Amino acid sequence: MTESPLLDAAPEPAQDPLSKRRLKAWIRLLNVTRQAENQLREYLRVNHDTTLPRFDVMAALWRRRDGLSMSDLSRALLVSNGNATAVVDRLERDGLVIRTPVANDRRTVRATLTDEGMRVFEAMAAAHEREVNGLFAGLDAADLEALRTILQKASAQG
Amino acid sequence: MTESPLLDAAPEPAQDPLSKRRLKAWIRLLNVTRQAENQLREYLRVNHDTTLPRFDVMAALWRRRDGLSMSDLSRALLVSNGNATAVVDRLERDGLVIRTPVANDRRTVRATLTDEGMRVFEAMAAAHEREVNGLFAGLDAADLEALRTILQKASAQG
DNA sequence: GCTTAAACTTTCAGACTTGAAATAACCGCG
DNA sequence: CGCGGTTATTTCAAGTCTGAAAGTTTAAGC
Repeated sequence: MTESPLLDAAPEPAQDPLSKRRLKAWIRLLNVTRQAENQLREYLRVNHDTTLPRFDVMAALWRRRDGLSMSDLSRALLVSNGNATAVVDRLERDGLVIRTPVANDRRTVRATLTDEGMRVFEAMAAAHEREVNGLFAGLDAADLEALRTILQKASAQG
Repeated sequence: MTESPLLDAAPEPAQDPLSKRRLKAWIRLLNVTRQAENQLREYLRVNHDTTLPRFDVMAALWRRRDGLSMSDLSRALLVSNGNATAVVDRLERDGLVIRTPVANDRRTVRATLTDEGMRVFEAMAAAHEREVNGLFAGLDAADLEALRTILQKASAQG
């Protein structure tokens, strides 16, 4: 395990006695997430010749078979509009995604998986789930429930 | 809160009954992390005219006043060597970091914060901690301790 | 000494990402 | 109808990031 990089980084007044511990928790959260992301990225690259952002977009579109607008897509993935445009551009060039105009609103386009995109994603999804399952094999049902609660409390602040 | 994009994405045999729940937990973890990263990025951009990767590098170097080799730096931040080179290049151009050769090993360079880099980082660090503290204000001491344990168990697999 | 493997850094192409600006289309209201 | 504000998407410059390749230096074995 690597060291936390940005700790003890403030000669602060320590108004909140939990402040330092929250900072430590954030750093740990970030490290665990990055480590898992790196493993999944490696897995997708070696076994499916694709990338994490492509997988994420395809997963979002798979989930909603009727498609998503570009804005809804970028909101779902927590990335910028420009980013969604770029990734979908490449997926569309590769025949995995298609943009179609939307009736009644000529501003909007709907991105959907093509049949091939569907096949390709479904071929990856089960293996991806196994990979994630392996990464977090150390967590039992109680851990998962506790984590769920904690993450919910954490994101409640926004 | 946005929807989980890649759920139910496998018509799998469900060998491990926890598999789906681990996948859900991973998606939630990713969403919380990205949301917090986006907020911190925004904060650093607006209030300190800098970026998350720059902050991360400076934090790592601040923590080790004697500096880090480029390899150690990239390992600490969980990024590639090429990435570390690029970010340090820009920080060095801006006078916040300096590379110095290492005695006895002419392959290695040591990256350290300059005096100005030190000042600039310390000016950001306290505010950054307050920002993180605010983001996770919903977590009390027990939550933080539970989270610590869970993340430790999760990263034990690696 | 010589040769081979390993470690360290940089370079490079291509992909990803942001934030701002530019277009275009919708909507409410006077 | 026309105006002004909002929403949707793309474009763009600059930065971030990866993985592979290249170059340099060190270490280890013979």
